[in-house]
Amino acid sequence: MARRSPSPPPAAQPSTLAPALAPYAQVKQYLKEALSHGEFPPGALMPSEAELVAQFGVSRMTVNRALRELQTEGLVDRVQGVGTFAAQLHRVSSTLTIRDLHDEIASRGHRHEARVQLAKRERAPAALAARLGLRSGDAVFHTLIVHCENGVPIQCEDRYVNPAVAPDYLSVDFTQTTPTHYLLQVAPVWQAQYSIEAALPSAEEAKLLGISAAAPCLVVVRRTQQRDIPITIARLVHPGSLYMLEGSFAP
Amino acid sequence: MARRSPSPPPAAQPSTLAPALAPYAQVKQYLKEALSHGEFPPGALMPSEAELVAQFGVSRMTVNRALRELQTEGLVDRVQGVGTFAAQLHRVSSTLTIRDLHDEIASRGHRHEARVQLAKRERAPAALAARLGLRSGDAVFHTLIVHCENGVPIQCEDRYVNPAVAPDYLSVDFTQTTPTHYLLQVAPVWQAQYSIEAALPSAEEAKLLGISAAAPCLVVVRRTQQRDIPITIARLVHPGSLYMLEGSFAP
DNA sequence: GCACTGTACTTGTCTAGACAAGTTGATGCA
DNA sequence: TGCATCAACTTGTCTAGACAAGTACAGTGC
Repeated sequence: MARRSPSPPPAAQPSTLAPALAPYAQVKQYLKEALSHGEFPPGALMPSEAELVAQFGVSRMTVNRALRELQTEGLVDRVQGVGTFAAQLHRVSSTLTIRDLHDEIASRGHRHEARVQLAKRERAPAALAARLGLRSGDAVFHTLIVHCENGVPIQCEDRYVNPAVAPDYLSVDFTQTTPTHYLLQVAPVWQAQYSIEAALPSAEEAKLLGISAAAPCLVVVRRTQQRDIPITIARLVHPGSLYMLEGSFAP
Repeated sequence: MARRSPSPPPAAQPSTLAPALAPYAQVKQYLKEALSHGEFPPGALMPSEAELVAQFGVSRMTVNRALRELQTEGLVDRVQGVGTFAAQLHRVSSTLTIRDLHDEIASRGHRHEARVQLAKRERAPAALAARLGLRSGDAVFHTLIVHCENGVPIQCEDRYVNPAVAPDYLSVDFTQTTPTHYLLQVAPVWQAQYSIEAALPSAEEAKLLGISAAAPCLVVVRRTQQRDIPITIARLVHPGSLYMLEGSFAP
């Protein structure tokens, strides 16, 4: 098959200054740059492994690794028996990282303070029990903690915990550790679901956060599971004027 | 070095029912399950490549691929000269996918309708010009579109576009294509930044969305670039009661 | 005690070849 | 024309060995 040769074979010129990128990384970089220059529009057929082997003078495994990694990064689509194609998407969807609040505050060099408003054992109403994999009326742990950054309330954390997973949850000093950190120690999280929406705070939340009941808030509801066992459900309410999620995306 | 042997060597038993997972995938699955069972607590030293080679009777490249993929998935940390360790994190941060609105509505099987409120050429004030890499007073394209799902306003999209990147932007029929889709065609996006916050809508936005000016909204501001050239800045306002971002995470 | 060695281990990467499996298009046959 | 077959291509994966580079530790000499 006569394919195009998109550019002259890149002369391997390992500069003494640069630390000499590994061959597979060179192939990867070359293709990434070609893609970002629009050399391969979305859907276009890209060079085959054999062609890249000839171009770069490396073995097929090396080229294969470069292409495989580009595929997991979502930059190309590969079809066995057909070829490698420039990906369509990799921009329609991008990703956002949700970090632990304590780390986030610490990374800004600010002071984190937790005010424990409530920490007790309760009986789960039916709706909650179902979401935690329990029966109605079973015991659950309930904490309500206000997190402050440099003394300013920034998050109201209303959390229910499955006692089966973390029986000592209530004896933890949450002014020293965040519930998230503690739970991660006792139960490795292997699944998480969350939703993010804008809503008004409840009267209690408004009071705890020291904001007006009409102030819009960013509400994150996160549910985590350890294999199939629900661990915890948390409702995190942030004053909209003080908190925003940020993210970036680059291939 | 005498390391532990965490469990008896897994007997390779390719069931005739299952499509016989590839060897590298078997190693990967075995380690994943061991991790999820807490066999290797965070920070624990995991079996070396040589040990896994002996356990599974495969070549080192095969084991290496399994471990390398687990590393890119964030499940293990590898240190040259030292070993492979169960990762600490893989739960503190997780990712959220932001999808194109049209696709999202279509995937729900609903009808998407776009109402173009404004589409014209303007002069960029200084602040906007700076963010689009232009000079103050340069021309920018400005569109204001209300997106409806089954006739209900769900997003108010206020967008500025760099004319250098998409000179024909204003001649596009946005009742047929979304600006996002069009821009992706003319300019592959290679970087994006966004922020998500809760805020009140402006008076105009409230009117366009048919909501009260006191209703909390989820506001996404997204800026995209093509290599170093800014392409567009969009402010997407969603009624908090009608729109939420959702995501899940599993290793 | 202290600094320097060497050795044994680890991961990081590459090679040259092999076979499997999927797709595509041309060829030949009914 | 319609269909089966085959060759040529693609990616998917594995092997057995090799060398490099980083780390840890025991031993040596001062």
